Amino acid sequence: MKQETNPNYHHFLKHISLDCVVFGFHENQLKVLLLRMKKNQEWALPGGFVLENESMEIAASRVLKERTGLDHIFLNQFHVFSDPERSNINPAVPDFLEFDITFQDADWFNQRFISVGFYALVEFSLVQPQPDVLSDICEWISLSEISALMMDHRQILDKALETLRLQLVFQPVGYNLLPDKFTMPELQKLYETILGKELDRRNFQRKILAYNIISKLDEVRQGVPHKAPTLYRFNPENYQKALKEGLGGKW
Amino acid sequence: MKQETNPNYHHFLKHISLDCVVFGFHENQLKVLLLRMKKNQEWALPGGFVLENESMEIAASRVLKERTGLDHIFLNQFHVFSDPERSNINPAVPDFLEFDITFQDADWFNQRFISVGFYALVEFSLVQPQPDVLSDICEWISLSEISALMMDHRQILDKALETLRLQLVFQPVGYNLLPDKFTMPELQKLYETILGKELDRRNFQRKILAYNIISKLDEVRQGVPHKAPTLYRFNPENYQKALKEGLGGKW
DNA sequence: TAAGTATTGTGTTTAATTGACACAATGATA
DNA sequence: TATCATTGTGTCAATTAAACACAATACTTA
Repeated sequence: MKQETNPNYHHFLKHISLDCVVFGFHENQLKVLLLRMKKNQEWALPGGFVLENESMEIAASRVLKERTGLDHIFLNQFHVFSDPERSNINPAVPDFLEFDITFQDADWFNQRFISVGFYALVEFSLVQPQPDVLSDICEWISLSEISALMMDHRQILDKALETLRLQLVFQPVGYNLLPDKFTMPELQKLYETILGKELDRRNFQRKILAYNIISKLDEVRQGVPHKAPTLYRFNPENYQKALKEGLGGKW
Repeated sequence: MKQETNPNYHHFLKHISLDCVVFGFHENQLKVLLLRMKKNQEWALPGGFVLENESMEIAASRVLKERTGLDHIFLNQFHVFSDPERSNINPAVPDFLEFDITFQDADWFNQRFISVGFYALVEFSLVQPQPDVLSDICEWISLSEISALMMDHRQILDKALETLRLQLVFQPVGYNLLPDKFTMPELQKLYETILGKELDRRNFQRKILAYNIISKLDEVRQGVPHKAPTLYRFNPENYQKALKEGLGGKW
């Protein structure tokens, strides 16, 4: 039965969708969770719709729970994408009938959607990528290896990255992207990757330590070439405080 | 005929609305454009709905054109308000039948709306406030004099102000809020009002001038008590450049 | 097993920015 | 003509950021 594999779209609010840019960090690379669509092999951001009694935030959490298996993901809305032509930006018009989608579902997908963009920061290793009904693959792709995306999803991704860069200036980042214990070079690489530029190792360390959001541990990373770097851990109280109050914003 | 005074709501996208926080600056006070609803005398932000072939931004411009008479207003979306209970936050349930709204229109207003918040910065003296069909008054209210607002509009206003404060740190503000020519104390007062704190006159001047976004004129303000202050004007090229590239954001 | 090497840990020195403050110049008012 | 609030133009000290140097560590390899 189709009804068991596909959602009942008439429970969702019309015209409204959401798309998520899920960032992870692995092997010194910033990665994004993408789906490959069955229809035309195009890559797309994970997205979804809003139930009648859900907020956008709850809807986004639900979608991400389905795609990653994770609860309580760090999530921020960053922009609304509402160009009436946004679904026509990349030419391929989906022919949903080729797959297990009913005629009525095709009507649902052919309406105009105003999409709220969310970005999420997650710990790479905790995610178990799951495709949705429209996709055959769900996996992490390195930022540098992403080429074309479905519809306006490339714009959505670029805007998410831009937002993340601005956030970095006055909010701490990393608690949600790194494992519990991490080294200073790893944290620095994360910052460099998000900002897209190199930072001075010694000045970086001084600045990060001054924020008081991480604590040095009595442990070093084992089994690495050359000198073993010390492990650090985020200080949850100070991190949360910094999230709320910001980091040095002037004026 | 009702059809001539009221919009045809079935041309709008369901479930989607927008609300605008219009900021103006007058007599050294930050002001917000508000409407008083006919129904219950509650004050509300100017808002509206989205036509089938409009982007959110175009819809917001259209709404603001109707409320202010102005085109090309500086507009930024800042947040989506989607709590399913947002229309029930202030108790008063509107009884639209008392006014010139048809039964069908009441259905329209009773649906759940997800609202995109925009803030606008406009030059106070250019605005000609116009009420809409649901309101009897449209006027500027000083930020300090605003008490309760309809539904979740107070939250929307607070979030807009918070966003504006953050913007101020890495983007210039003022071009859209001040008249063509202005004095340094006027610009400073604007910054102080937005930030909600006092700034040192001399340090403020040094910092603003360093941004190279304003030019000193060979003119002073006439007819003021005490020493006449020099007039300045924004430098459009450098201002636009600063808007795009940001002001000192560190890292 | 000892020298080589890449990487980490911990600085210093210099320049730029910010914060706190002082005083003369102006021009209406008394 | 003296007064006074306000503007214009600084200075100085403290803080912050940028550039740079060198020793310590631990794996590599000869």
